[in-house]
Amino acid sequence: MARAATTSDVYNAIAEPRRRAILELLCEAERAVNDVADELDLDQPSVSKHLRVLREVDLVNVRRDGRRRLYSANADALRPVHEWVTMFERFWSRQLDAIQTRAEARAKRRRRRRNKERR
Amino acid sequence: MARAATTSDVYNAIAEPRRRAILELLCEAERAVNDVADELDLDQPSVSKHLRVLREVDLVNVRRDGRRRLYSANADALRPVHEWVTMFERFWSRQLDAIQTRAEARAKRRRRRRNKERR
DNA sequence: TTGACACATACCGATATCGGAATATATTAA
DNA sequence: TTAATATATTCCGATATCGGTATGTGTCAA
Repeated sequence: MARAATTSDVYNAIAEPRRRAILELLCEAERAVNDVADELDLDQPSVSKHLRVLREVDLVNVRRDGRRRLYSANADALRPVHEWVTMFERFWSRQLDAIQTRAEARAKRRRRRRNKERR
Repeated sequence: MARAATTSDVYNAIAEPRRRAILELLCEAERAVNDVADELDLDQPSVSKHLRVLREVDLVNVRRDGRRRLYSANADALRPVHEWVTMFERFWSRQLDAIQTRAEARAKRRRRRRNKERR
């Protein structure tokens, strides 16, 4: 056996940087193949092939519009990856941690709110 | 050019399911190579090779202990992946969403707290 | 109907993978 | 020193990738 197919898994599909770039683009708004190619400076066959991989793992949806095909991101398919990576959150080093920072921001907001209510 | 090296990226490194399994194991506690092999039912050379990939992308640390080598996970290296995937959180469908649920739990706690303060 | 446009697919070459088996290296124990 | 243990590395074959180029398919417009 060789390396797993890129289409075997969301993990394998997003291992390719251009496919990640395509996904970032497509979650803003749906786009035609050539628009993606132009915006990312790739050639059309390459984009078509990457989109095929993304479609096979359900990371994008397609819709026909005349002679064009409009692709959009299906962010839901990334949730398993998010969940897997999140398992490790509690093992991250705490200093200058984004979570920590966000938690502090929340606490600050809470304090402010309480002070306001007290006055 | 062919597919990117597995060692070129954390994304490529974690695309392989056995490497993810190894990481899950190593974040609990450091382990020797053969222990990993036993627990995951893999053979030793395979584990050594996977660990080499994980080490090259800084996902694990090694420590010598006599004739053994104790590997441990470096969860921090997963943070870029977490951040990238989290970008898509706001595009997830909202119904039965874990985030939603957690947000609601937070809101409930806040309400309870406020009520307590009011009494 | 023909031509232009948008996109998908097929083919090629170079490359890196992964599993498996064999072997090399390093450390401890006898 | 020698044997045993723990781990790393090397070699092999089969396979799938990715970029590039060429070509196929389908749709609209004149």
